[in-house]
Amino acid sequence: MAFSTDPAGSSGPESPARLQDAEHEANQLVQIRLNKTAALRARGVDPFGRRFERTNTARQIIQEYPASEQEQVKIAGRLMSQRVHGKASFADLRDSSGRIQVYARVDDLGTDAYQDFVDLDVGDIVGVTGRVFKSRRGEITVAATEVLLLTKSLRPLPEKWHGLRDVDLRYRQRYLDLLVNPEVRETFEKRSAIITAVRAFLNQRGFCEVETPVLQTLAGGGHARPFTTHHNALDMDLYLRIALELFHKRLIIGGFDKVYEIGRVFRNEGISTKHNPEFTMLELYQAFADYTDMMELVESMFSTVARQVLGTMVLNYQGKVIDLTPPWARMTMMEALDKYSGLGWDSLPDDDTSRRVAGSLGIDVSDKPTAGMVLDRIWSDLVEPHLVGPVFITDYPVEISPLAKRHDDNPKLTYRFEAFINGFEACNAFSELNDPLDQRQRFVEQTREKAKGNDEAHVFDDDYVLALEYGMPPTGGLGVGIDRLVMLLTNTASLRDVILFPVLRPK
RNA sequence: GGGCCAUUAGCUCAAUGGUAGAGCUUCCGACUCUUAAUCGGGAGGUUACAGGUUCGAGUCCUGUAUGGCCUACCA
Repeated sequence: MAFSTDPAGSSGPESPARLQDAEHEANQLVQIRLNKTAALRARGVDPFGRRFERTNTARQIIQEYPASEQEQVKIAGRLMSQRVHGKASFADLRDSSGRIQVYARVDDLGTDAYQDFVDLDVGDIVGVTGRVFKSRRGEITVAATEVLLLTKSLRPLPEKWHGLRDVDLRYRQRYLDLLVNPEVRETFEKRSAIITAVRAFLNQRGFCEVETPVLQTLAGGGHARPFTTHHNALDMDLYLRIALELFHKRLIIGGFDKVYEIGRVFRNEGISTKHNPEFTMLELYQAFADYTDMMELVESMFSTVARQVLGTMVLNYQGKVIDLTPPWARMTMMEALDKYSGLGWDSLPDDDTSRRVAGSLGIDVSDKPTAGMVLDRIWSDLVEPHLVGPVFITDYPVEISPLAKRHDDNPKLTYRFEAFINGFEACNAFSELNDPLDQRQRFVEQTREKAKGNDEAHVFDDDYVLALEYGMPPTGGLGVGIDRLVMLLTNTASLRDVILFPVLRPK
């Protein structure tokens, strides 16, 4: 094997002595590789090489066969396994496109280069020059004429056919998870494709992608506890955003017709298979539209993205078949409540009555002081589990929708909907409240809620009301949890399967 | 926050309260078409951590750490 020469000689920054510190010293497997690395340096070979110009990826070569037969190729990737047969060897090379077999013979490489090839370790990153052929067993293979070590790997990879199972290690060392569990890579490639498809869909509809502040003096636009941080120069506390909403509507006031943002939001709450403290939210706002336009947009966007990424609008999610083909079913919140719990709007007129009614249904509401919170509990216990196929639930009560426009026919309700898929909320949308007087009053009510013990009630945002006073056109707005959309489209049960580096306690 | 479970070699996993084992990896040797290559021979352990019970603890008890599942929270 021809190695690139090391211009720095053997006095590189990571001399064996330095790497032997700490727990390196204890591990025999690492020590052997450190010794090999030192031996390479002693021969003037750089174990951490330079750029390598590839002509093909593994997948290209295999897809183009038999046209690629006998073709000279240069490929690069990580050595994933080695089968040494005396004076001839096979190895598997993995690059981002897939896996391809490499064949090395002493006759082709010469004695020294062949020995260097045999001395490689699983995990090493190499560049291979060779000729494409099909082995006797029928596998498309590159017969190496030159092998260049590009990066020496000092640690053994996880076991080759069980992969990495320990979930703790999978999240803490996601790079290993990605290397040895191919389906994990596929999930994250799909995530990227989904987000690309969402952007393309919105751009095509004339939406303008915007960026709004992550650091905010008030964490508004949602019901959640924020993370707090501090700005030193201004000597003031700032909050990480919990939603995108209020800044987007300021943009609509400023004359934008259609805006969207796909951004990280932060909520200082529990961690579970459906919750991560930071997650990705899509929000969009469209002037001169209302929530019915948002319904059409959601149906169209979800089904289009599914068709583009998966090739079908019919999903199989955790054993359930879910058909995203528009139009989706529609039901008011009261219709759904009546259908699945037998309760009507009149059953929950005030805080005390609501708590009594819930108690009689056997639902624990000891920590639910208000009628709105009781309704939510009944809703998630009795109704949500039934909402499997995509369904728009409309007309939410005004108390729990402080930024949504009031219903013309019933001032207790709003022009709001959530889409439910497989029992959980896939999006939240409404005709935006653009009456600054009503908005001010809603904030006042939220402040009262807060006083009653709901520490996730909205904060009063005077500056936002000021903006509304200049006039916001009638507007439809929508929020979508991107991570949950990805879960749905990749058939994964845990949010941690769609977030590359989920929050973990330090070990 | 509560309950249950898990933690043993680099990785995947075994081990009635009685000498800590296997496969993969790794090392040495053989082998010029293998693909979980094969064959022979080695090395590799503070059984997560700290205590306790016991003649004797990977195993039983207590606590701690990390993770998983359920539950709660997240309207």
